Amino acid sequence: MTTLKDLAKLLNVSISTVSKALNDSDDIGEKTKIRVKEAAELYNYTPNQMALGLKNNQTKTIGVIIPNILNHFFAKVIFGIEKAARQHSYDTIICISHEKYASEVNSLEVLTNGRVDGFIMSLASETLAKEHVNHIKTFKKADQALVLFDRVSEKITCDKIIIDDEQSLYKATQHLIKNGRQNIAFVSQITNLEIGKLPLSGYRKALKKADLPFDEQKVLKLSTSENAHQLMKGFLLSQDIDAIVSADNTSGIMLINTAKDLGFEVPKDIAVIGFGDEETSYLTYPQMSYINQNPEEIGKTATELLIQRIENETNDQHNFKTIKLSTSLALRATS
Amino acid sequence: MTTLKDLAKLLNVSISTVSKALNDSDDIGEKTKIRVKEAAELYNYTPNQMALGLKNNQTKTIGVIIPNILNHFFAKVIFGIEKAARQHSYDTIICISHEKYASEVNSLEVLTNGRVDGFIMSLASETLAKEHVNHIKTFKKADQALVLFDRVSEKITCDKIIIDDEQSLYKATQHLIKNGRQNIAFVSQITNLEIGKLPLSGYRKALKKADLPFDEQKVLKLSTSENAHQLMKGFLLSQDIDAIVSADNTSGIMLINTAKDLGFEVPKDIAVIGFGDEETSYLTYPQMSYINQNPEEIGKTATELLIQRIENETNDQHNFKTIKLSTSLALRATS
DNA sequence: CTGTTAGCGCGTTCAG
DNA sequence: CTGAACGCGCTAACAG
Repeated sequence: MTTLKDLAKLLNVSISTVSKALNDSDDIGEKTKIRVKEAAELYNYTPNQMALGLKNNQTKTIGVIIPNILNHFFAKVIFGIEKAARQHSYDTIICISHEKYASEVNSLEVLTNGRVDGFIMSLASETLAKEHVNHIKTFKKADQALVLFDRVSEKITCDKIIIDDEQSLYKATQHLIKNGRQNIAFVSQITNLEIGKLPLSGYRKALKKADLPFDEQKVLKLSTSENAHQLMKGFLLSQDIDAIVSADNTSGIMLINTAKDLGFEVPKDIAVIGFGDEETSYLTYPQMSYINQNPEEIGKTATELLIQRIENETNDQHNFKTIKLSTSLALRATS
Repeated sequence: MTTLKDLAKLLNVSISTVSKALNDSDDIGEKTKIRVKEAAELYNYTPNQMALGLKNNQTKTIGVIIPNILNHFFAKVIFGIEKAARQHSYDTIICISHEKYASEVNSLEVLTNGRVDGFIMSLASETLAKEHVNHIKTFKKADQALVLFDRVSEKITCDKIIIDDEQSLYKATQHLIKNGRQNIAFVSQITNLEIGKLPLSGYRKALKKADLPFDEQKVLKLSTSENAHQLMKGFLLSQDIDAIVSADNTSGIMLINTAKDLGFEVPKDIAVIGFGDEETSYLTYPQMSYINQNPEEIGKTATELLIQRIENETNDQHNFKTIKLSTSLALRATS
């Protein structure tokens, strides 16, 4: 690794001359600048980020910790974060907790204290389930900037971006009702109980609003993909269902496929609205209607909130915002 | 941010005493250690990673740059990398190039020189297409450890992990032939020409081996999901096809769905083998047979190669390895 | 126009 | 047992 010192020795000038030359300081003569820059080029000099960070006490970098990279939603949030960060000349570094508490703590330690100026994170399901949030609290006490999104905890005081999951399912269910569906089922593949509450509530509220009965039998909760197809088949056959809202990324797709295999026509016999984005909606035929959580906007909002917090240094506890973003319903061919 | 200095002032001892106490040096008395540790706990002291890295000239961190986070394959490679890295007490930091050359260069700069000890990367398709590899070369000249996987370039001299895509499709095609299929189609959604060559070659070789004719009409190349369903329908109806091998992550799924919608039975009328993993194979019904690229093993192999390179410092150019990993065929219900 | 010095936070000598 | 001094690579204030 080439350092300023190396170049200085090489050119028989002082370290600061090299530094200034590379930074185009007025102090340095044109010829010297050129000489230095050529040497830097030749020896592939790049400033050491560690030293820069240490010096400036800032890194212009945002750390992101997400629980699961296989989930399209998080992947797209990251896309939004990177885009917004770049616009403010921040870089982005990502760590993954794999839904594990220990991993989350580790990632936090890896990035804390020097490597990034602030964090955007979504909590691991294990963290949420066990309500282990001390690592975050400690971290907050150290005056680090933090924005939580989606998987948030009430126990943590900070800026938060949340998604209006209740309204999402309310709107989706309502849409199906307006189209004349009377027997709407709710399907969800949810590992964490807490996370699943709001969507179900939205579904129930929509039914209630339309004076339709809520039937426990029409709610299917799946824990794994393993035997999901079989459970779905049994579910579809045993019930009198003309529409389904699905509250996760995959079950909508699986439902459409199993329903069609059983001879149902989609959407004629059974309408389906799932979760996802344009890309995943192409995985079914006909193309699936979906609730779009607008992940890119979530990323963008979180990033801008964080950068504001970083640069204003106004860590007044009373000023923390919680922004609730709404979703949109993308109607395709299955509803 | 609490520093050693802060604690030292607070406790009226010297900085080095605090440092030693926290590191359990024999130099320090038991009572002092306790006093220091309590204060550190109280003030949420954590060592500054920047300063540590600067001091030790190592970070025990691996940088990963991948082109596309939406791709399950890359997501799983990361999983393999993190697991292997952790076993060697390395941390992992990820950057995403979004298939863009400029982004890749930037990510490289973000992580280079201080933030990580070495890199694992897969090139962006733009980088590959334009054959812009100077950024990597410069980077290599600075004696940085680097392992490329999957999307590699011949123009770069370093350790590489590649996947035997040719053999994958050879084996898949051969399997279909053994099961009595005579009219096997090849479908692929490929953006980059270079990347798509080997799978097609494997398919052709398997046909040749079995004395089956290669028919250009039975090869479908898709560029976008947009009108893919329609193209697939036309393709399936106009040809006399009894099996399909698909060389990307999504087209296998889409094919099964459109084929079934057209009234074909899968696998009776048309057998399908796609790319993917157990999880994505559940997205179709019946569950899709797939070629598993063993992404976790790729991650593991890359990581171990990199760590070896980092710790041995043996950067002799002649010693660079290229490891070709084979894939496995996971037979489910569609073939 | 160029060089010297100090300090960012840390751990490690080496003196005391 | 404790502390002062040094250096990692860098920039900025200050001399010359």
